[in-house]
Amino acid sequence: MNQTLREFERSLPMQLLRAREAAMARFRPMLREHGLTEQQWRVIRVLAAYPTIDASEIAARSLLLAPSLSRIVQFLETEKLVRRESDPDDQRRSVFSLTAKGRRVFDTVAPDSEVLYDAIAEDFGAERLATLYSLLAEFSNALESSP
Amino acid sequence: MNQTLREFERSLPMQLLRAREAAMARFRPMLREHGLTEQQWRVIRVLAAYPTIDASEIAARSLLLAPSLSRIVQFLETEKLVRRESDPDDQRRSVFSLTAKGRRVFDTVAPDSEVLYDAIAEDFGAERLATLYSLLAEFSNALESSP
DNA sequence: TTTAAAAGATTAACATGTTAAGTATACTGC
DNA sequence: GCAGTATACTTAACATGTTAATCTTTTAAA
Repeated sequence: MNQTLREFERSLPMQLLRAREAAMARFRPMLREHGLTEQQWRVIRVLAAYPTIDASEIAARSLLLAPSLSRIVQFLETEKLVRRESDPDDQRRSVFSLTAKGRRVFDTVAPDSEVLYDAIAEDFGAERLATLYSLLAEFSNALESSP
Repeated sequence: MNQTLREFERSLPMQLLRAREAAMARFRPMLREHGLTEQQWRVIRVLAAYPTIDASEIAARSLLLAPSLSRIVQFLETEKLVRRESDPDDQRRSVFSLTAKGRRVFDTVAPDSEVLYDAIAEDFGAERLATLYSLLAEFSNALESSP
């Protein structure tokens, strides 16, 4: 193994990917049992936090690009988990909200999610987890503010 | 905004995603100018570090699942950046290597990649970057060792 | 040594990621 | 009040992510 690869495997984007994969590997099987993808669950979590919210806001908060979000909300509408209404003040926008069924899904999945998150905190240490979280936030802020 | 969402936006998987996106947003335009996707470039970087390497090793080192890797190497073969040979000791395996053209692509793109990586180190601080890198590695190790 | 199980890779099917293009509505300046 | 531009999606096209199924080759076991 030469220096080139050592550099590569030490690259931060690769470590970020590896860390995220290590975490998500625990969540995906649980979500799958509930019939949800990771991204669908991200959208549901955002919707659960707002009475109504428009597509741009959902996209920003769930870290999804507009085209992906567009497909996902269409799917969630067909599953009757999400309701779409047009914004009377701006005909370009739709505003979305969870249906009662969508709320029940959230209430069902959220506790399972909490359990897994707590297990991660235990395996890695709650304090180090908080440190890592802070460093990541600072990293994102630093890079986003100097494009 | 209620407590639910605050919890969500503070979740580590979301911060990992945000951080990775902040980093990759700088690399993707450069790679696109070279006609490469992020994943194709990951494969080329791994191949550049080995005279020959089999598919499982490439997948593990580039953090790609086997089906994705399978498609990517097929594409790289049609572009004549990668050469495939069968492993005489195990007919199930193929071993791969960069062609001269593939090596030239690597030699062309690698310096551009270095420049962007150095800029990130400057924007965030080389020391904090090293700290973040170490924490991420420990995090991944902790989670991967206790499934 | 024949057969069952395991391993390596590929294919299939569908969801998402990414960029570009398209559509409708809103805004802005003149 | 109207042409021009910007905004908020949506669609299109292709690459990748994810799980399951398949196919071939090896390995293990009887």
